[in-house]
Amino acid sequence: MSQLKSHPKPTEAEFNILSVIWIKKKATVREVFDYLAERQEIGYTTVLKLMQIMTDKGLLKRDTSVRPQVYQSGIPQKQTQKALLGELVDRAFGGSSGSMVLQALEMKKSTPEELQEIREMLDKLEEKSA
Amino acid sequence: MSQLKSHPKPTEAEFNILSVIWIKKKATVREVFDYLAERQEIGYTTVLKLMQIMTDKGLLKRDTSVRPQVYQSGIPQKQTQKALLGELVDRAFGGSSGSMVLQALEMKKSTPEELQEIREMLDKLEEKSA
DNA sequence: TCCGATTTACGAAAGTTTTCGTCAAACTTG
DNA sequence: CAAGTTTGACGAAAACTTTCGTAAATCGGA
Repeated sequence: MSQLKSHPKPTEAEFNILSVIWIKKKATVREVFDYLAERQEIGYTTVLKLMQIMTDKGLLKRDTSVRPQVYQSGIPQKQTQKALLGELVDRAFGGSSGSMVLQALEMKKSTPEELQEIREMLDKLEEKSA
Repeated sequence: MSQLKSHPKPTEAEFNILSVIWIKKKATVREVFDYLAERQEIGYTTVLKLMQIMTDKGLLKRDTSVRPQVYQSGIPQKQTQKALLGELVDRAFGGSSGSMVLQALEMKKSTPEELQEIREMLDKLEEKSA
């Protein structure tokens, strides 16, 4: 039933569900369905089935002691972010995270607080290489 | 034969090939195959078939006037970078490009030149919001 | 406790992606 | 130009992802 080995990469549809779970922290199938159904054509049992599969794979965890069952992420968001980001940098940006960052910055606006944080991160990085 | 509409998102395997093409600018099937075969199990005809499919989709362009045929990218790398990055930000980082940038910076080292560029980009961004 | 509504399990169909065998075409070398 | 090698086209099998119908289990209210 439940798979223990290190988690496989989520597929497209699985990733959609995962992102909802990350936003909501915990959710029932219906909650995930309602969220997704607003932006795409999808059936309730489809979401359910996907979430069951994901539970088997370890991508989600589920509390069966309550009705309806409540799901949450089975993998740390940070770890997934790292993996996916690393992959994207390697394949779409030829391994240059700097050029990716530039692209990201000019693409979407960040909050002033985030910009400040980024500055601090830059300081730290330049210290090290100095 | 060749599809004209705006290009579909490349699949996993297609993306692998595209990333080789981006690195090499131009390549024959054999060159792409040699590159990929070093890091994954894959057959020559598999690569060939994928590249033919990608050509149909418009993801690659091919020069049939020479032997062996030479392929190059059919889509601007920048446009693809944007699309994939935007998607990743939305789904894995809840839309916060700032937090993604932070993650990227602490993950892989950038060159001092890139760090400087990033600083300049930050300056420009803060000017605007000031 | 019974009924209707919601949730869950199961299994399989439909759709896509990926892989590969086979053969034909083009090229190379002697 | 003939034999052998590399490349390209084609079709279909295999693997995987996504969707959904159906029926069983659970819940909540009359």
